[in-house]
Amino acid sequence: MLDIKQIRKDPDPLVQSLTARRSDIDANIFLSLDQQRRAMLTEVETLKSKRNTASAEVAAVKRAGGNPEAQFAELGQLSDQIKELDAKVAEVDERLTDWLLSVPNIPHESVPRGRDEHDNVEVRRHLEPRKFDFTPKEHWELGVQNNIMDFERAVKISKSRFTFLRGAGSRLERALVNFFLDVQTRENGYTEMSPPLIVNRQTLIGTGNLPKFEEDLFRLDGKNTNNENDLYLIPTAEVPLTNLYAGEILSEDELPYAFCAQTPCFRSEAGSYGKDTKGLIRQHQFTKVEMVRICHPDESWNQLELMRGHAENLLERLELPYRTIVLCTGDMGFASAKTYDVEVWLPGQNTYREISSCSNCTDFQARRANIRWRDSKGKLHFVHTLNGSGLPIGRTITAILENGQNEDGSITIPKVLRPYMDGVETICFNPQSAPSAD
RNA sequence: GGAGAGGUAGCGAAGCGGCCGUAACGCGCUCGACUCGAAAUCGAGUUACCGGUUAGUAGCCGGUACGUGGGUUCGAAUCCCACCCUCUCCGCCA
Repeated sequence: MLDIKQIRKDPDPLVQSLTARRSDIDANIFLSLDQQRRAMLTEVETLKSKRNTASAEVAAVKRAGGNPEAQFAELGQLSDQIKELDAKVAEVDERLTDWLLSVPNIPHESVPRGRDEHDNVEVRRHLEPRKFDFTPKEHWELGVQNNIMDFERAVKISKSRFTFLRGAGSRLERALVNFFLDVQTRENGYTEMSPPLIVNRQTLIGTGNLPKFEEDLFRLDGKNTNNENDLYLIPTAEVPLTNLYAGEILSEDELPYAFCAQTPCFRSEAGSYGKDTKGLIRQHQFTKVEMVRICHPDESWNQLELMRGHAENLLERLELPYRTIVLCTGDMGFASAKTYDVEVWLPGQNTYREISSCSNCTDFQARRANIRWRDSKGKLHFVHTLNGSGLPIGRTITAILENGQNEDGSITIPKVLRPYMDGVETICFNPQSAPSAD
C-alpha cells in the first residue's frame, strides 16, 4: 500500500510507476475519490460536532431535572443526516481502500525500465557451465532412472504437479534443508522459525497476495462463509514471517530482524497450464527455505544486497553455475520496489532458470500489515520488509541432478552436501528403493 | 465439538445508557526534585488514526476508536444479534 498523503501531494511518481509497470490502474480514480471523501468528511464531521454539543446539553438538562423533549426532535433530524452521510463516506472509503490495495509498489530509481523479461539486466555471473561429452538429460529423466522421483504415483494419489521423492531423493531434500538452515542460522544471523502453514485473509493482504491474487492460492473449504475468516495454505513462508509483527510497534534498537524458515509452499499455478509440466520446476507443493528481513527504512537497500549475497553464496557452495539479474519494471512483482532473480544453470534444459528471488518491498507491506517502529523522539514510522528464497529445495535438486549427472545416469553429490548424506558421493540406481514388493 | 467466564492504555484492572476515554486505582516507562550515587519518597508527563488550518511529519480546532461487524436509542464501553479470540471444565486427539 502506498502513502495516501504522498499521492495526494504529488501523484507523479505513482503515474510514472503505473506506466513503467504497464498497469492499467488509473490514478485519477484515486484523486477524485479522495477529494469526494474529504469533502464529505468535512461535512459530516461538522454535523457530528453539532450533535456532540447538543447531546451534552441534553445531559445537562436531564441532570437539572428538566425535560429535553424539545432538543430530541432536532437531534433526531441531525442523526438521520449523519447516518446518511456516514453511509456515503463508508462507500467511498471502501472503493478507496479497494483501489489502494490493488496498486503495486513504486519501483526504485535503480530499476531498469522495460516491458517484460527480455528487458531484465544481468548483473553477475558465476562459474562457466560444465562442458558435457554426452547429451545431458533433464532432471525428471534422471530422477525416474535413479528411482528417486515418482511422478505417476503422485498423480494417482493426488493430481498433476505433485511428486513423490523417494529414497536418496527424499534424503537429498532433507540434506539441502539442513545445509541451508545451518548456513543461514550459523553464519548469516537468521533466526530459524517454524510458522503456521495456514493463515487468514488479513495476513495475505499484509504481504500483498490478496485481494488481487486469490486465484494463485489454495483456500481451505470450511464451514466459514464469512470471507474475513477464510483460511489459506501459505504460498511461501514470506507470508507468515513478514506478518509476524503485524499491528505491532517495534523499538528502533531491535531492528533489523532476520528470519528464516523451511516450509512447504502451496501454489495453485492457475494460468500456467502447459508450462513446465514435467519435473520439479513448477509444483503445487514444494519445500523452500525462505529469508525475511524487517529493518529500518535507511537500511533496506543495503539489506537487499546482503540477502542477495546469502542466496548466491548457497549456489556457490553447491558449485552450481548461476547468473543474477535485476528485474525490469514490467517484470517485477506487485509488492516489490526492486527484485534480483538468481538463475541457476540447467544443462538438461540448456538454460538458466529462476532459483531465488530477492526483493525489497520498502514500506509497502509494512503499511498493509501496519508494522511500525518508534524513533527516539517517540515518532512512529513504517519498517521496511525484504524477502528472498534461500533456497527452494525442488529446484535445487533439479540443478544438482542436471549439473552433477554422469554418462551412466548416476549423480555426483556436491562435496558440501556429503556430510549431510552420510558421506554418499554418488546417487545411482538403488534396487533397495525400487518398487519390488509393491 | 459441548458448557461456563471474559476481551477497556505497555501490563493488571474499575466503569455496566449522558456527569467515563488522552479512561478511576495499581504497576511500568520518561523527565525533574531529594541523594556522593542508588533505593525509597515526592512532582510532572506518557494512545493512535482521520480531516481542517498551515511552509510544516510543529501548534491549534474538529472527528473517530472500549475484540470485529451490525442493530436498538436523541445519545452505547454499557442493551440486543452475529462472528473472532482468550481462559476454565468436559469430550476427542499426535
